[in-house]
Amino acid sequence: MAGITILDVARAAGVSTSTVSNLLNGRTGRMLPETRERVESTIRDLGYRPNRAARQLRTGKPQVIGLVVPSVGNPYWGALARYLEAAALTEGYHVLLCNSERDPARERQYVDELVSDGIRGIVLCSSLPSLEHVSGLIEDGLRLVAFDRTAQADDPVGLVNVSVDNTIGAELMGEHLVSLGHRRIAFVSGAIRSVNRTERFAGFLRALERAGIARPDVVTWPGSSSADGTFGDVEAAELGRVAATELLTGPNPPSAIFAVNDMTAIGVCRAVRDAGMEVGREVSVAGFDDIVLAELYSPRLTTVRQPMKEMAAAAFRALHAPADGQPTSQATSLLFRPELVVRDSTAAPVA
Amino acid sequence: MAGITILDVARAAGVSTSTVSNLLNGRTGRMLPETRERVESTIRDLGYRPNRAARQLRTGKPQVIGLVVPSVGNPYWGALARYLEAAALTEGYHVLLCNSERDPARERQYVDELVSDGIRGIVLCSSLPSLEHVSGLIEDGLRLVAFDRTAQADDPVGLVNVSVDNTIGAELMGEHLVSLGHRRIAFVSGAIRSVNRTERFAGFLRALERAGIARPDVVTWPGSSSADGTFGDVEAAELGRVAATELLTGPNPPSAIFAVNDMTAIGVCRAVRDAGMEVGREVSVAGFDDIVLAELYSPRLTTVRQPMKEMAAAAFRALHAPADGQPTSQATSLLFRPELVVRDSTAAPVA
DNA sequence: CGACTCCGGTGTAACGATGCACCGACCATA
DNA sequence: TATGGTCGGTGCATCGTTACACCGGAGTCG
Repeated sequence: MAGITILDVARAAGVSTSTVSNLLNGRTGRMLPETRERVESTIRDLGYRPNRAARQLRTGKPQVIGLVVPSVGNPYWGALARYLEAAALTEGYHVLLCNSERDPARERQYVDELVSDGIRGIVLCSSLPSLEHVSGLIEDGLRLVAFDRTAQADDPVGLVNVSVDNTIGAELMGEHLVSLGHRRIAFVSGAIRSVNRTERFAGFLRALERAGIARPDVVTWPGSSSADGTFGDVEAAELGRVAATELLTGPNPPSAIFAVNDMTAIGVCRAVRDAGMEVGREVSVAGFDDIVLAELYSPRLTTVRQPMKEMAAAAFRALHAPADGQPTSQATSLLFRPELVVRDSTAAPVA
Repeated sequence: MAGITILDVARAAGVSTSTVSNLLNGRTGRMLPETRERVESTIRDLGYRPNRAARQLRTGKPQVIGLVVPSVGNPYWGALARYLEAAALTEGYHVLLCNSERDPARERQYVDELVSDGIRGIVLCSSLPSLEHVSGLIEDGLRLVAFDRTAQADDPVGLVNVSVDNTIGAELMGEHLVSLGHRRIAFVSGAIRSVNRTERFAGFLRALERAGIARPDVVTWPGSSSADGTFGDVEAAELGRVAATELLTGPNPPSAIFAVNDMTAIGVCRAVRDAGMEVGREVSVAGFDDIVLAELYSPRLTTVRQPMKEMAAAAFRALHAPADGQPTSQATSLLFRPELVVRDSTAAPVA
């Protein structure tokens, strides 16, 4: 149960607490190698671990980063949380988990709370298009990474965005569908308002235009917003189901449907089956994200993979990087390369 | 960005820091109502928030609980994390997230680390059958909740277990399958070693015995253990797939398969389809847990629901409950009532 | 009237780690 | 021999909060 302090170590090693502190903080040049080794072995023998609270009180910088996600119940965010925690662990950092439930007020409150708890690094997965409300905090020294979002014109200076290249990812999927022989392809999404949806749609259009294909059917959905206590995943799936039903029963149905994310794609698959057709034969369905479910679903979902592990690691590095660069650097985007993952839900059109 | 301390409040309200501290800690009887109101409004006006680090340094008790799960990437644990965080929030507590990746050493190390960081409450989702290694910590005052696990004979005193009643849940499912008319039913699980698997199997057997049905086929699988970097979910699904394939291609195949959890059930569904049969017609498949996927899967999975939200809230209460009861109370189990959720993956046998 | 007991506070020593400001010893240089 | 510059440390004030110890005044009791 610990209780063993830096003073105990200092006494046992026959040095002052300052020397132990110096060693702990990398100022090893200030002592004889022999002293250093003696202190190090004392630390090991005693099983000493510095008290984080005391350290934070003194330095103002806790060894903790904040993660604000809509809901870790969603496997996409769950995966981020998992990898981010793993990355943080390598540097001795811990992750404080916050679920905003897609409530902007709650999201803001969490950020404020984390900041006033002294936390200096936050990964924010915001549902808000603008992040202006945090610019003050960033100016005051907060390191803020916006995840799953690319840079915008009005971004606060100092913000770092980490995201997959949505445009290219969607373009890859567009090309894939075209190359399979599909000519009539629909895009299903909630309201195309958020940054990444816009980009995915744009990339998709680009691929089709290059192939000389007419502007596709586009079905979007207002998306009954926000925190009603459900996962929001179910909502996304329901959106896909409703939209696809409409498309398939309408005139001139598409032979392929590209959903804005995997959850929506799963809803689309349901609708296809409900309409008496088989996914991957009569109708091709594609998603985006490559969440765990994509591989487990039946049929296995063709999708665009986000390199989550690398993205999470990069997000942590951006928070943790020493602040020795110019404090007000350019707002940056870290874009990651998406990867097309072809599975069983897409195939050449039958007719 | 805070920077405003209890001293600022004290000065502005014309009292001593002690009085402010007394107010903050509920010792309101020690002051005039008028004083109290003055201090309270000063706190509001200044937007004062107590510094957690300083408070922890003084009291030794941080406003943080630890959550150790195999991986939040798994939707089951993700849901727990989500609800636990919500419960903690209501009391101003934060949740520190730790992924053990099913590595016992890592699990132990996390617990030690959290404890030596001063954390006094941990929800542990252990893959270990015995929790003896934490009994020392519990004696030293750690409040430890074991989630998804029921009490064992050699449990440390003071441990609180929170779990669904696995036996009854499995019994409900057994009854359901029997009542549909199934007579030959298989149980698919990884090695029946962990507590909850044992219970689920026992409950299932009980239902069959009561119905006068012979001991069912049982397929278990050694389960290639531990942390190979994958989610472990995929592994569970793969287990289901392999096991079901073996069952269905063998002699005298079952008409229904009960999987130990939803992930495994999903693998079973895949195998059924691969064998050219339809889930919910030729073969019924049932799971356990009712993770998000269960509802989204196709066909929608019949399963046993765990009341996650209530269980998470109870886990938090067990951690947070004042220690005024006898410090060494009986080891307790909080068992929750499971609920049978009948969806599309089970039906009466065809023949 | 003296001794007690409340009441409504206040003063202040911790909690454990940090890092600036020192300091003595030794060496080199002029 | 004075001067200055490392080297290898140490002393101690400090971070913000808590809670124990105390205190003056008013009321009560015998």
